[in-house]
Amino acid sequence: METQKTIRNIFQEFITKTPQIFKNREVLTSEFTPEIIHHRNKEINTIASILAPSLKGARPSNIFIYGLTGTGKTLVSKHIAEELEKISSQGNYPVKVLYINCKMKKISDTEYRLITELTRMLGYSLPTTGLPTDYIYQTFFNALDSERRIIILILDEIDALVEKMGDEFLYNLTRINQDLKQTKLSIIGITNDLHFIEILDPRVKSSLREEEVLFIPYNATQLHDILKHRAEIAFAENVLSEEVIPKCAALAAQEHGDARRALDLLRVAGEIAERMNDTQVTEKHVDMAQEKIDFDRVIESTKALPKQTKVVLWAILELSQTKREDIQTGDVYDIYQNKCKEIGLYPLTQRRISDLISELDMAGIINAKVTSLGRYGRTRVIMFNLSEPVKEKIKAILNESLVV
DNA sequence: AGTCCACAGGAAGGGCAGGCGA
DNA sequence: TCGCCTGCCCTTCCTGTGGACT
Repeated sequence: METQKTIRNIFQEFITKTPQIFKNREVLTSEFTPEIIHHRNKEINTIASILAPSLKGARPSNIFIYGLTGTGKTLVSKHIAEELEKISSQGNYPVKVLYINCKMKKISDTEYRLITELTRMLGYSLPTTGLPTDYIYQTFFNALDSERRIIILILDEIDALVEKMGDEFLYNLTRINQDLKQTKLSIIGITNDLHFIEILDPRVKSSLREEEVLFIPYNATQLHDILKHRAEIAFAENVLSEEVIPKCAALAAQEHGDARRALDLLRVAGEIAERMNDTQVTEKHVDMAQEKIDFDRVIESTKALPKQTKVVLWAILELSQTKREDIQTGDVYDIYQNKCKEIGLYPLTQRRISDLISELDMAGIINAKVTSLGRYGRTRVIMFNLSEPVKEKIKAILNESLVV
């Protein structure tokens, strides 16, 4: 019964002694949609006026939205979509909005899954695999047409999908209006890859790009303003010390004006202060938050790696601690093979390892750059420059999961 | 100027899992 | 149960390449 007492004590203590930092923590998460979106009036007006004709039964132009991460693209689109649905429900021309994030693993990261998911959103059930793609398309088409209204399809992070499987499906989607009889479809494509549009097939490009909206990054002043509004709702009175918001804004502005990053910094700083039983959130907590966010991200992605990739990372870690000069793909492969033998794992080919290394690079765990060493060939030069505590933690995770 | 290293990375295809209808 | 479909991971085979060395 000893433990129960302790737990109760912790909870009791939390209620009575912990100084209250947050009034409403949710406001600082990315799921939260604020009533007013600051510093995006121009973009909101543009998009809203493009979509407005749908209220009179006309199909609005397709819109292509681009801008870096944390510039409010998703927030603005969702916000406008909600308003549009609300207002149209009172009129004669109902509008339905389908929002889908194309990067959602196992839900919408392939053509089949995307179309299946969309069809499900329209209220039809389909198996996750097994059917021919044309059947899936047909079901989707029928579901769409039986809606008898204007449908606005928001494809967020559309670049992820096109990169993976080409722009064929976009071509199909943009042409679907020719065959629909009772429904009209408009597409809003969102991407944070500014060069994305260039790689598209010209036919797709022109139809997707009927209208274009660019979201430019927030500057430090705007970020400051956004944080201030949210902080007023999020934090208790007099909890934030003066320098906190400017600091968060400045740090996020350095990272191309990413508002999500700014909000994360502010929230995590508050959480740290809370856990340390401090009565105020200060600059010190922001610094700690900055470190913690990076730390957590790397650790979480390490844990989630498949076994083979873990062995590759293990090999890189090993090399980074023993070898002075640059780490190359070939070195990694040698160590990797030995480790596989040691733990009784079937080694993959170097071609595959090459891909796994670039996946680790994309996950931001390592830095790998293709470099020519002249006479000594062309290879990836791998750098593993994380802080020592992070390295230690990664090592522990790998050693734990790579036992015989 | 030419060679040649040590790979990068594209293309095609094999094999398996999960899931369908008949 | 079988035949068929898709996604996913992986192999095999291949061509391409920046720049130090000769």
